[in-house]
Amino acid sequence: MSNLYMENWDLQAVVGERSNDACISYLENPAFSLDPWSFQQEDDLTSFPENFELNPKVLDELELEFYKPFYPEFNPYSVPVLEDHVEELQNQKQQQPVSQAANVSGAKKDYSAKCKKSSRRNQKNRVVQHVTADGLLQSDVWAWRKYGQKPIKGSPYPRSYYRCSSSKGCLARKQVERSCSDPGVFIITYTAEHSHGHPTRRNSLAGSTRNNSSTVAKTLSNSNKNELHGAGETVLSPATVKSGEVETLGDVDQIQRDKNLTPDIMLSEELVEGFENYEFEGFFLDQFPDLSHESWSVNESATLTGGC
DNA sequence: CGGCTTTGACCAGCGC
DNA sequence: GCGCTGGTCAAAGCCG
Repeated sequence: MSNLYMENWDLQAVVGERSNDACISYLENPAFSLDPWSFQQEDDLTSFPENFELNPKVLDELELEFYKPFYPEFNPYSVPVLEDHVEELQNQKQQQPVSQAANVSGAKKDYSAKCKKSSRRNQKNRVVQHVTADGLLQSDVWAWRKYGQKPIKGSPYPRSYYRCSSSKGCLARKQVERSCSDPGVFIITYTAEHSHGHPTRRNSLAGSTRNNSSTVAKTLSNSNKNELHGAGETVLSPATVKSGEVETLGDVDQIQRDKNLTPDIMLSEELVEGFENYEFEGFFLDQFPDLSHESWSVNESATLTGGC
């Protein structure tokens, strides 16, 4: 278990490991009078554990861009955290907005991770990422084929299931669902690993020709709407989006290996050209009609607030 | 024709 | 054992 104090921020990240799961808990630290750029190490964080990572959503909420200059090894882009724990922490955070501000330095509350482990199948080796809608609009190098969609109890939004179509026999899966606490945030869960290297090119229909929409109606048709969603969907760090940079992330495993704060830009010309033709708004309004009141912009970042 | 999405059916884990 | 729920399968249809 490693503790990372962030002085002057209302939350403190405590990251630990247990098998392949990492747990995050928040500690209040409302020492707002302190230098916002100072934080202290409780443990030796100069040498991170193998899987020391933080949830991008957390990073985005805390505006932890300042991590980068201090911890070049720190990789915020892949997130082996327990989903239910994050939600639990969010609820706790919501329940104590006032006490947080009233709390003084030194009176930190420890919401230690319980690391509850679900025994449902395929729960191991899951990597959960929270991305904004902008992040979804970017592309990753993998081609994903949608194989199912299910309504999820307790959430007004369905969960979509994708498998890797870059290579036959690849066991990589991903699930995409909208956060009920923040409709602007999409939760992507990766399961299993790719059994092949990075594809040199995407499938012929993977976010290319079909989205070269000629009419609005066509854009809103079923066939068009999910091309981007299924094949061209991307995982992009909210922090990255927030900073306005365009960094397309590759597969999570690669990112984990890299442990690099500034992942290489892997946005190929092919993808760039492809996305130029997408009608982002049409796609999202079709896939998530209840977002019709929101406006989507590639260069705008979604604000991460609220809860269920 | 191949690859995609959609969607109802099916299967398995879990709690009661 | 039963019902609920999540994850997957597979048929149907669409598209280039």
